[in-house]
Amino acid sequence: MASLRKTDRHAEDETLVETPDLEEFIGYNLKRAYVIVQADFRRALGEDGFAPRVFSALSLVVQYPNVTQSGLARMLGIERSGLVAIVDELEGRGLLKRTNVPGDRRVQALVPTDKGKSVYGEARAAVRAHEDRLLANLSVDERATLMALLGKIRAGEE
Amino acid sequence: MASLRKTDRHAEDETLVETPDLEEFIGYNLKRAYVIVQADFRRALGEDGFAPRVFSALSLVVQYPNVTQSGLARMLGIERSGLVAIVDELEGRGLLKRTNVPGDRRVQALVPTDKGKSVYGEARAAVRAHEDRLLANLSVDERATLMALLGKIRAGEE
DNA sequence: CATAAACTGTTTACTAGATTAACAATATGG
DNA sequence: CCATATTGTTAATCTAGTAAACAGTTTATG
Repeated sequence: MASLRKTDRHAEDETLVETPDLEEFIGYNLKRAYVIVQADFRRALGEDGFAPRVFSALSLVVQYPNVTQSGLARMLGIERSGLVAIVDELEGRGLLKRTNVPGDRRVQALVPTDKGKSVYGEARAAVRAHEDRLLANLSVDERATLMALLGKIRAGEE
Repeated sequence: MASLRKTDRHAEDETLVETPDLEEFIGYNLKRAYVIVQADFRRALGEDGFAPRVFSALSLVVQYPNVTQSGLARMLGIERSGLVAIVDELEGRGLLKRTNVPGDRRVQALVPTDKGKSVYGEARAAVRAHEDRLLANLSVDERATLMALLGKIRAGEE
């Protein structure tokens, strides 16, 4: 941790507090953990790899072909205006196509290309490798428990 | 969840995937959970309440009086340039003071004012109430387990 | 049928959070 | 003393995200 390599001339006070308030809060711990995971994700996927949200979008398009942008935004929990740039990037890379739907001329269904499917497969493997490496000190059970508890938080949303 | 109240004319595909890849990833679940908790934090603390990061900074200043800005930035895991605005806000609200340190004219130690200490006490109570309400469907044990698992992720950082 | 309401994708403007690089002032270690 | 490092700060930049408006289209209702 970064705070150990310092001169610590002001360490007098820092020993007075046994365990700081902040550590009691789920929100704080959640954020700190998320920052670490997200930074490692980007490191692992490299300079011109996917940003987390772009990876997520591609994942859903591959698994739900013909999803609309509105539907995808809903699944991702973001505004559809924010999704436009993500879909632009994926389409620009040739990983999906906007196609028009016979019955409804408003929507454009998102369809993964063959390249999109294979690139997604590789990216998914890279993400799995990143998480396996980063979370090596968690057992399989612990990972499952963590997932379940995070799911409980997510389930509380209306 | 938001996707249920829709017309669902495109639901054909959505039933094909048992459990989407994304749900397997810690990073994705972490992010979704964090967004929920953070949004509720802001809702709970109100329009002119603290942003999460400002609350965190105040918490540490109250518990580690005379901490320097560099030290505080290190504890929060952010750059010291990014801390300036946070300290400006807290000082502007009269919750802390920048004071100069006898031995070192570069640093300015951060000292909470009396108002800062009492306001922090109230804010902490509000944050605790927000988490207790939001996480009501987690038992005390589950909260402790979640905290421990998040701690394990944080511990893996170098 | 006509018309009001709602939905889709999009652009634009804006905000928050954060990083990097530079800087002057100051301190520390050969 | 001189090189190196640290502190707080500003300025420029980047990313992620929201909100509001819009034209085109569809659906619902009187």
